[in-house]
Amino acid sequence: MDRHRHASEPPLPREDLHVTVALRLSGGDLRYTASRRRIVEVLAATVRPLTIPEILEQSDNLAQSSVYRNLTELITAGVVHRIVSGDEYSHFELAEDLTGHHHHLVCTQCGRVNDFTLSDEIEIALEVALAAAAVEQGFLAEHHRLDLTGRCANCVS
Amino acid sequence: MDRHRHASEPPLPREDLHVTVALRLSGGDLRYTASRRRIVEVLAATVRPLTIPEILEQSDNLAQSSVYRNLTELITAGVVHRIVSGDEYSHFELAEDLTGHHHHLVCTQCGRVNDFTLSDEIEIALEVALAAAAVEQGFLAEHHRLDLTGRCANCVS
DNA sequence: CTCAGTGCAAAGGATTTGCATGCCG
DNA sequence: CGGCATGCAAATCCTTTGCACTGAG
Repeated sequence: MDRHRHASEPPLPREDLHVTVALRLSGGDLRYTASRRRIVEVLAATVRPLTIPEILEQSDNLAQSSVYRNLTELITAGVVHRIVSGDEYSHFELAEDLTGHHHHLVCTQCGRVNDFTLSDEIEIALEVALAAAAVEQGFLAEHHRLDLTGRCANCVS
Repeated sequence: MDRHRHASEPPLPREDLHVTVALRLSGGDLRYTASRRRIVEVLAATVRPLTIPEILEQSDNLAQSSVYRNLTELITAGVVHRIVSGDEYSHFELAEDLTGHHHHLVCTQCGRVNDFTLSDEIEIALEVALAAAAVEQGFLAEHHRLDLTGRCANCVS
């Protein structure tokens, strides 16, 4: 529960983003190749977590396996976060400390995932309560994830 | 966000459980067979969500495909809830209105899932905040899910 | 008799992996 | 040159499905 940035904090400026990513990758003997840069740019340019097919659409000439592999590396390096919400494709987004802390609206009908934020008061109260619950069970908390499931504006029609 | 039971509410007594399950199944022309009863009893007897292999271990002579199929029916009938947390097996538990509202500690190392609850004050503040966020995006909220990811007492060792 | 439920085996589908090649440092 | 990165195809593995059979009403 460190590295958390709150809703009111601004996201990292674009130019700094690539420097940060490069740094985190180099820490694990990984290169910031054109493919990886492309994936990071696609993720940085969207307002919602994307699936592999969506990422592939916007990354010409990238093999599916390379995208999977690169996302795995980026996740290990702490740059990308994976969201699994059901049977369909996983969704991927930049790590919260790069974009700001937020939560997800998961549509149970079309699978789409959108972001939303809560006020700092609620977030802080929540963190306190969660920390207490974790300690009580000897659990070493890393992240919390708070999602709302239901139907998105499109699917409610 | 109806049918929610708060942490302080007691779970449904065992005898009522089966009546409730039978009722919900019959609403969809489904029978409360011995296999389904067995699955419900296994889920009712544990304090944490179980995977298919775990359920199979405790349900002699049940075919894997039957357990998958029955869980699907039970989910449709609103009796069971499915938790997908990663690449491994999904975890299954009784629906919250049968057991009480709670959250999950998900171990990123061994995949195990444990339950925990928050105080009613936090829960209510959260529901209010979430409802506001949902309305703002035209999202029709059904459930919220609040998980803590990290490493469980066993894996911290 | 009818039709839901079951077991077994095969199919499905997102994700991973093996291997040969390409390319940055 | 050495080793990471890539593309292609094949393999994995959880989950679903087809099909024939059983059993409750």
